[in-house]
Amino acid sequence: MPTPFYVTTTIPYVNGRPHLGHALELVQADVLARHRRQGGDPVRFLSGTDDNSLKNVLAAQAEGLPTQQLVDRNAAAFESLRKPLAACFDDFIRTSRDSRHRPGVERLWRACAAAGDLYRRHYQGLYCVGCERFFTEAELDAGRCPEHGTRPEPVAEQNWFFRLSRYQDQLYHLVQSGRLRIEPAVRRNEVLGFIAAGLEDFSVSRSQERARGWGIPVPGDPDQVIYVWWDALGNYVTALDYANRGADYRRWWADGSRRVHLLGKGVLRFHAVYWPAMLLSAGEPLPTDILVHDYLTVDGKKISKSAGTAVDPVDLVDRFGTDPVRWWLLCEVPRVSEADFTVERLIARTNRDLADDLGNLVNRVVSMVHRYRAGRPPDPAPGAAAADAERLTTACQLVPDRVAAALDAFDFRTATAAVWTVVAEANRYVDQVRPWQLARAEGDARADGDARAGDDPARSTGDRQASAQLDAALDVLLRSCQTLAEQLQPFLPGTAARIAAQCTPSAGRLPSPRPLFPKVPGW
RNA sequence: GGCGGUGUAGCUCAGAUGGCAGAGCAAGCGGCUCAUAAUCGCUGUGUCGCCGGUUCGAGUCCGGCCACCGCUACCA
Repeated sequence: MPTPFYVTTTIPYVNGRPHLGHALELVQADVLARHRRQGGDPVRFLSGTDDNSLKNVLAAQAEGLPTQQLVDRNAAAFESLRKPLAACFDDFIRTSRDSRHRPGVERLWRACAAAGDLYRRHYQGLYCVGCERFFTEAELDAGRCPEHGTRPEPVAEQNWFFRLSRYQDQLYHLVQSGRLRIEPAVRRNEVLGFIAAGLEDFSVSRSQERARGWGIPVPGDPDQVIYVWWDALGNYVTALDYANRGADYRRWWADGSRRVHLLGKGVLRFHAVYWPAMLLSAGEPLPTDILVHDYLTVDGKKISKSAGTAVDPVDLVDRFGTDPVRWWLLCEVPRVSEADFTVERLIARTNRDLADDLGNLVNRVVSMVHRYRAGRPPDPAPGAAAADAERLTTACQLVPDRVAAALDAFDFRTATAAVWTVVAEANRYVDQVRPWQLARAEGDARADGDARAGDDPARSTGDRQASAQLDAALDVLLRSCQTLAEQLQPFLPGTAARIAAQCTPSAGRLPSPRPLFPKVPGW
């Protein structure tokens, strides 16, 4: 039975250009989307940008640009990741530009207000203008901002607060019971710990002044701007026309069966606590799955634009190709704990896996079909099992389930490794059956047979046997490559298509073998 | 400080319910020649962070210690 599958990435704030970390999340979501789609489920994949963040305003100021202009420029860079990463998102929402967004956020606000969960409260704290944030006494260094060394000024204002405390027990049980699933378990435990420590109401608006006039005004209170997190989290439903509770909203959210959010560990609390509470308040269904990834480091250092350690994914793709970058992100990033990216590792991974193992496998199989069968895929007699092919055929049979199980556990590494069992078994199988020897036996016998016109029944029996064995072996190998094309589709869509093309005869013959991946020269 | 996690072969990491230490990569040796100098096989004397305990038996359970990391309320 098809289950509507809705998957989202977070919407990054666009104060700069996208880096490899953004690519990771996009690619992970993309794999889940493609996998579900391949399984026949209806899929909706959403990405987007958070335009309303104060950081964007500050970045624009720093560049001397109008905020909207900077936001437009940077958001375009994020949206254009689609092609280089082969990310198949169906929709891309921009919180400052999308006409569906603001009315949806307002509706969400009003729904929570109607539930009695929004109230005004006087708030005061020590605010650092440089950081654009409040500090507690404990966080300060001798009363000074640790970042700027300045004394934060006391700011007092009337803000809107959300009654988060009211949902503490409900949230705890939802997470504990798994009805709100959080993967991996470490993150789930963190959330439980956080909730159990006690939830306090949090501020969901700020003054126009502090927001620099950027963002969505509070309905009915134009002096206040909706807290950017409220605004940003709303994107997951506003993009579905929650404003009108339209058809998309009903299909993918209200009546959908899987609502999956991907996010980095840094924003877990907002997604696993605030967001579900907002939805509970508004009387809407919660997400079903919250899948949390860790961060990447580059050359052993945190990704940081200011430190110049941000890697531009588009650059990487230009140099090495879409699928090598995807492959690295998928099979070298563990579920828990950070992964360190280096160009050397990308190259090593590409050469070893994609060129040597996979590319060469397809190449040698297609080449053999050409060399021994003039490019015509053999059509072995039914029931003529290929000798010693059991391990390979078993591997082929098991992959789909293994991939599905791994992806369900949000474990891309195990999923890619599962696919690779076929590659390994196929390469092993070639060496085991030695098609070149079968071809020689066949050729010798045939030559003899031609000369003697079948005088020797024993030789012609050998001929037929070698011939049938070769047919069967090539057939098994070709089918294995086709299995690979199918199973790799969610991970390496471009490569999968090229493998399929290499293994699909036209006018009865396979196309000439062409290497899938050039080997990247090391340095 | 509190809660949680990690520490296993040169590197990256697997190792439900305790039962003779594993995989991949790298390295060395050997084989094959269909293939992108690719591929296949063989080769690991590792204090399983340290110290103690439970057990016939512990990487696996318990206690303590060390190191690193995550979370600890508005850092989009």
